[in-house]
Amino acid sequence: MSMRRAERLNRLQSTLDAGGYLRLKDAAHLLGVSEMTVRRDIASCGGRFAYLGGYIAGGPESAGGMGYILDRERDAHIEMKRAACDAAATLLKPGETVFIDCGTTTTHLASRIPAESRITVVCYAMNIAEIVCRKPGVRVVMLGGLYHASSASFSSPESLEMLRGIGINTAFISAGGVHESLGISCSNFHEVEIKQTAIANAVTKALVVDSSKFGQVKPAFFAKLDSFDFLCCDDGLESARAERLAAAGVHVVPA
Amino acid sequence: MSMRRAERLNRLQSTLDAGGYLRLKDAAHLLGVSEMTVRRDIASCGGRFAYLGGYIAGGPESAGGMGYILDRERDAHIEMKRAACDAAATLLKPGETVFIDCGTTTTHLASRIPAESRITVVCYAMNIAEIVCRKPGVRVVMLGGLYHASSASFSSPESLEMLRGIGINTAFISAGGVHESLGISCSNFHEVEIKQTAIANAVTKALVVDSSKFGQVKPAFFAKLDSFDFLCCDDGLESARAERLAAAGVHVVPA
DNA sequence: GTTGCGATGTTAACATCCTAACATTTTCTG
DNA sequence: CAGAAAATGTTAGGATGTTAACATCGCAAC
Repeated sequence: MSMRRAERLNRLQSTLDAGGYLRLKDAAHLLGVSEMTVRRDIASCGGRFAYLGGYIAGGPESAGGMGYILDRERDAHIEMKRAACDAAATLLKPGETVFIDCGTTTTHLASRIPAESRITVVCYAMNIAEIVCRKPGVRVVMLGGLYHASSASFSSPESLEMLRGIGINTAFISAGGVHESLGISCSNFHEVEIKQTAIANAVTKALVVDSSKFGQVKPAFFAKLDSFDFLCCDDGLESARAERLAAAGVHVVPA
Repeated sequence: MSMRRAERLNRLQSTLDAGGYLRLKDAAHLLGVSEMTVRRDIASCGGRFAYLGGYIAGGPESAGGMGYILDRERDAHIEMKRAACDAAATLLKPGETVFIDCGTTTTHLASRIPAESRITVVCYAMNIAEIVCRKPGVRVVMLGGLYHASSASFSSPESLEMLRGIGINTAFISAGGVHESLGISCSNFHEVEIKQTAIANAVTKALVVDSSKFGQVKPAFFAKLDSFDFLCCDDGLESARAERLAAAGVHVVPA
């Protein structure tokens, strides 16, 4: 690839990274070349840019770099996740402070938060922050630290310290596996302390998972089922299981 | 607007918030309606979605919610900012740890970081994090806290504490105003402590500003010019000014 | 029921985009 | 400087997206 092409691609990238989209002809004008050359540039580095009908957008790996995982999972259980978050959204109340866990499920809950609800959101994942930071009437507290691409989340001792100082009305916790006797688990060990602290600091604790997670086990256990007040789930939950949950004091929120 | 339309828009939004784009026909299939209805849905809530040639993308207000400011500024000094960051990028070295300040200038520097450079980036702004978190070979440390939409950045006492524990090879600091006698200033008071701590913890201190910032003053002063080792700027700097800077011990990096 | 209205689907004309082939310019090399 | 190769520009035709007008459906009020 020639120097000029590489330079053009760099300029394109830094323009697009700043956010938004670019008309093909605007890009051509910006770079001082013809539209055809821009097309060829983009084609030459396949995947670095998303090319949609006359527009150029940033790479397809948006949402904090876990694009691949996200795409795979999207096709899988997206409708169930959305249903689970529909249930969870009924627990949102204006003016309250909520903790939103990381993962691909809770993004649906984040987008359900009304823009003008004066809700305070505490989070520690890029994909959640990207959604809630755009809402003008939502106050956001981000727990920072070292980035973990596997879940697009951050962790650090100082963040835990910060979280301990925050009063939470409702903690919305996600999980990779829910096992009735073994407990609730996730894939990443660094999430354990954060989830546990959020649960400890919250008045109301809500588990947000789709029904495919039941019976599953992931490497990092972080809580038992009876730690939660509510289970927000799609309607795929077996009735026998729902009854055992109710007996354990976990209220199943209808989707 | 009907209930069904509102519901469709919600489903669209939560699908798109998760990241990426949607083909119009995929969206139509997902929602179980015709393409034309999807078009009408999107048109009915103008601005909530970006509609580009056959694809649907999330709202135009990307980049941490400061879309408006960003767009205004983009037209203004984007080429100068890019040039300033070209200069700054020459100071990047593989394996090192860098601090990247918030603002619309430093995004260009962030996108210049090679994906496989094994660089560690310390940042505290959404628009910077969105860029660097996508690069697999870049380690990211995010300083969290309360979100400030004006600069898409976070601040908190705990983050300052975290920053104090991080050794920085090069701190890339941006500014809203650079005045030779009064000093260097920015628009947001919460940034002051972070910038000062980053400067204090860095071996090399680089000021990254375009030449339009010279002579300007913003409400929050945070440093003097001679605190910096390098000035990364576009080539619009008057030679008399450059000479005075050199005399003060600030090396002007050629763009 | 049926009448009316809004929502949705369908079609066709139109505009735009995309691709490939070829023409031109630039760059590199001997 | 000549020649070749790469890069870029131009054009044209097919593919795709867009819009407007009209047809149909579903629901609610009378």
